[in-house]
Amino acid sequence: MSIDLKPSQALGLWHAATLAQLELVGPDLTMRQLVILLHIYLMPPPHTVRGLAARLDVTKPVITRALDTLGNMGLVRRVRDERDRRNVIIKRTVEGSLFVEKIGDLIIKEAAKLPRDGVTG
Amino acid sequence: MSIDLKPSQALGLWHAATLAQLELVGPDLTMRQLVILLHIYLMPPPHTVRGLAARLDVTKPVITRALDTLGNMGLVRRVRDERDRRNVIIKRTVEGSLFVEKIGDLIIKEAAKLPRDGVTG
DNA sequence: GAGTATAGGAACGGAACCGTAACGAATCTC
DNA sequence: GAGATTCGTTACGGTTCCGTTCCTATACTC
Repeated sequence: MSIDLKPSQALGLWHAATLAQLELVGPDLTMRQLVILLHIYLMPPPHTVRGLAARLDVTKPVITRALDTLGNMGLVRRVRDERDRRNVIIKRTVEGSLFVEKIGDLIIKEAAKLPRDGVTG
Repeated sequence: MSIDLKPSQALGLWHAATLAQLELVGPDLTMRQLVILLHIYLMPPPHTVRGLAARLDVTKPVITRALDTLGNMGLVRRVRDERDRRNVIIKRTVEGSLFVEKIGDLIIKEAAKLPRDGVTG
């Protein structure tokens, strides 16, 4: 059917994975920035500032600033849309892919560590 | 044996749950604050500032400030330890319990929504 | 009981984020 | 092609967080 978690598992996973993630990325990545990063890497392109802002229900400057930060970290890349030069297309980078992959591994590892009580998948 | 997630599932869950959580709590809760909150509610008491700081590998002022914020939200409560009055014991609150429970529900809901491809639990 | 050690918090300067508003550049409209 | 619209960005004032340092209160040591 689907992944059926018990409350203790869900919260335990969340706690462990968030903690591990903090150690990985440091406190310098906001939850919003993280969501934006994941969105860019998990959802089908193309991604624009306006689209991200609408999808994540935040204002455009929030996206712009997040892209500044993520861009400085080398995790995303901005490219001007040549078909409509008002737009900016946000592209993925190799470094960003590796980073997101690392986060995934981290969650998987924490999930594997969970006590199996209550697994009813 | 344990909860075995595929990368796409792990990241998808993370993305969706973080997004849902942002909508629930607003941007006013740092990842650190969230980890501290979860730690208080998931780990066996008693919790002290020093203990939390050591466990989460941050400085004491970080904990103090987080407790200020969480306390103002009514999610935790400080009580002076009467046996060693230098210590502060961090106690849970009804409001905090409900809040953490809500986060758990949210993660469970997002997990249930995941495509089941790759479940090998 | 004087001196040391420990726990938690306050103060400080610096950095980042937030929301609102205003801006320049590019495109659309008629 | 003049005017309105859209896109992303910058600017601004305010708030919050951060790390370091210092401080007070309490407890331990001899």
